[in-house]
Amino acid sequence: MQPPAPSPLRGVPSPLRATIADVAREAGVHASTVSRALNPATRGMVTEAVAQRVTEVADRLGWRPSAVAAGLRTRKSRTIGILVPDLINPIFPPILHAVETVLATQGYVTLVANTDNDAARESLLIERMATHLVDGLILASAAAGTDALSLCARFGIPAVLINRRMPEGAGCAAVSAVTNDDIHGIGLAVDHLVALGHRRIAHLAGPQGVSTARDRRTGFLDRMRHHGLEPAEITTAAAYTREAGRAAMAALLQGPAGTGPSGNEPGCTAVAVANDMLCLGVYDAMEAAGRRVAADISVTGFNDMPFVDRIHPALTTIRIQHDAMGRQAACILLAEMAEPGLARQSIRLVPELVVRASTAPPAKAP
Amino acid sequence: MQPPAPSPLRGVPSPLRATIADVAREAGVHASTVSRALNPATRGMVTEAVAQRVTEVADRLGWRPSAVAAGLRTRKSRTIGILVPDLINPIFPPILHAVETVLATQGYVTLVANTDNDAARESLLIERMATHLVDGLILASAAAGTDALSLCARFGIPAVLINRRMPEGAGCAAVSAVTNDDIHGIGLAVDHLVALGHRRIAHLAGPQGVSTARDRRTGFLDRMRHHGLEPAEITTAAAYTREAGRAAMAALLQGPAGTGPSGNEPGCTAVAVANDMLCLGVYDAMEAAGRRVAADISVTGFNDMPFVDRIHPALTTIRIQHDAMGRQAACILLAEMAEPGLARQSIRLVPELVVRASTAPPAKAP
DNA sequence: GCGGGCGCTGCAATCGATTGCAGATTTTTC
DNA sequence: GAAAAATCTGCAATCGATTGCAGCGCCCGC
Repeated sequence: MQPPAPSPLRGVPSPLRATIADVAREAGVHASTVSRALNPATRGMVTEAVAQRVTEVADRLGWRPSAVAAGLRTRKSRTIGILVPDLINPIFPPILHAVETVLATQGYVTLVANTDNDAARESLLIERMATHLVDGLILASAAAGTDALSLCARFGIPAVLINRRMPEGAGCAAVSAVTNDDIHGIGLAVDHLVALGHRRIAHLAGPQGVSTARDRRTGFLDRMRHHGLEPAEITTAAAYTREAGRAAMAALLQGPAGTGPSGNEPGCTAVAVANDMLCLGVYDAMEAAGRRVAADISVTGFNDMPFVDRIHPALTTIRIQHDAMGRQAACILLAEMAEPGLARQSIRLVPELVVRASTAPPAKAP
Repeated sequence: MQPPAPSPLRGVPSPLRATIADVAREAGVHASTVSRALNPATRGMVTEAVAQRVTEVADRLGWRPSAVAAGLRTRKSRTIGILVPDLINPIFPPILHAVETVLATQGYVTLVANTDNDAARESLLIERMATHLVDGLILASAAAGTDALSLCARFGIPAVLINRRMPEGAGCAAVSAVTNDDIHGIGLAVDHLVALGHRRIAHLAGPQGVSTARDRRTGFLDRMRHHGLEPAEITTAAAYTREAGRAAMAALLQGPAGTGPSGNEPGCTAVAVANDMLCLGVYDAMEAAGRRVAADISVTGFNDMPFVDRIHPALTTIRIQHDAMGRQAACILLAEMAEPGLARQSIRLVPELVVRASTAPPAKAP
């Protein structure tokens, strides 16, 4: 006669969850056998009958693996970190969603954090994530002059950049990136404005620390030159935020003294803006100055973020492939984690022009 | 003579990072002493001189704590899980941001995941988070009939609901919640419409599985009754999405046969919508049907999500306290984690009406 | 009938930090 | 000056799972 088997939850107190040792005892095998039976990858190493029994007992006891314990031994946490500069910008959620979806199918969970465009905070977050032994990192936040990549290298964490790339030949370790062809994209906007008849076109650039802003600026200049036009003006917003857009546009509307035909008119009939978020501020500034979008000054955005089709007037912008961007980045990361030696790759997605109501032929000069 | 001290990184290979044992050896003390010296909470237990030396060596060797190893021993991961139904809905990022900010000051990192409004996915995510030993959970996703709370209870994970609450007396374990006063909020919308002169007011309700949708529906009915009015019509959207809003509004515009004055007119001059996201669809449907927002039918939203001030016409809506909501939830969670016996609390934040351009007096009957 | 081989299972070490307990040292107290 | 108390530090166990190695049994072939 044996004493009655311990109750499944063995006295509710501390070990709220059954461990592999509990299962082993109950099933009459060694813990290592339980481990092998319960891990799909090693299940083939034990007899099917044993595996069955172990599985059955594990279920009955409500056993759940401890990712922490396993991670300690294997040095893998099955966790991926994702850093975004600003979750409030609606282009990120769709990208995140795609990343998450791909990673979830492989059993990874994601640690998402906002850097708030703050390099120090970014470093801190990477440190914390390293502490948590993330298996990989997706960086949508890396700006120039950031330690992000060197930290990753130091901790040996594979990383993939998204919607950002490092300056060419910046001497930093090569890293894969998934970006848009921003140069081409802003070119589409310029072409569209020129086709409408605009000649005096300004550019409202983004913060020059990030590659998207630099590329769009460069692309703008290139394409203007291609059309044989001089840029009417270039202002730079301090950040990719609505408020920075408002401030920059307000400055642009006043115009450098004497540039405009009548002296204090803005020197342009259209402005190609570096990003949709900035456009919201542009609209704000124009409203405040009593200028009409499209009728007085045409505006183009960049990103086609959700909801800009419903702002008034609906924004003409450059659509990027949010979803593909997230998916690709996740896939590349998975590949590089599986095979660390893999050659780095840089994918550039092609954007397209979406014409809505914020652009129109220039108003006739009086 | 001693052999040369091992180089700081001791042969680059596997132990990319120094461990506490490395520091101990280098500093000539025991690992437990290192642990105490490096942990702010126990630093007082060792001599200041020793603590200094240990800290110095740890720095030199580039030691980083392993949250995984510590977590295994302490059963705390310093990680908090956050579940949202749909990150694409712009009300969530600000809430998340607030939560993250509060938790970050306490050294927690956040594991964010989308449930996509799918109960099965939600359960899976909670299981995975339990596996990762999250210390607490913030649920912005819990709908009725979900296992979320029982799972949390089973795993012993403290949880706080946000923007959702459980049906009263549903027999489920008590849990703290931070919500809006939705009943009051929708009442503000009704009051506003009535004050403008509307009498035939419809309600476009949200999916009745979630408490916000139920409360707003109830609040609408109550307030209408208060004014002595019959609800013109109530349609229910299948989800809090733009598309569901479009479909529901399209149905409402056709109206039940013969309800409208001319037989197929919508039976209302205004519609109080359960949520801003739905309003985007409402606008879409009205545009498709050739009806003007405000001029033909007034529309009110709920949430004051970012950017609805720029849609056309700018949406009159009910502003909720995104930021306070996130902060409060985080604080409550921290408190309950520190002291599990703490009484559960339910905080109800008060919303306010923001009048913009989507509401106007009813058009005069011809 | 015996050695080789193979398949399965158990043993024990390990991942890195934490912590109760005990021994060693110093300080306090009478 | 001795006993008691306080203060540090080291020892060793522990958290829960993984895994290299060894051993055991069984089957097969010669």
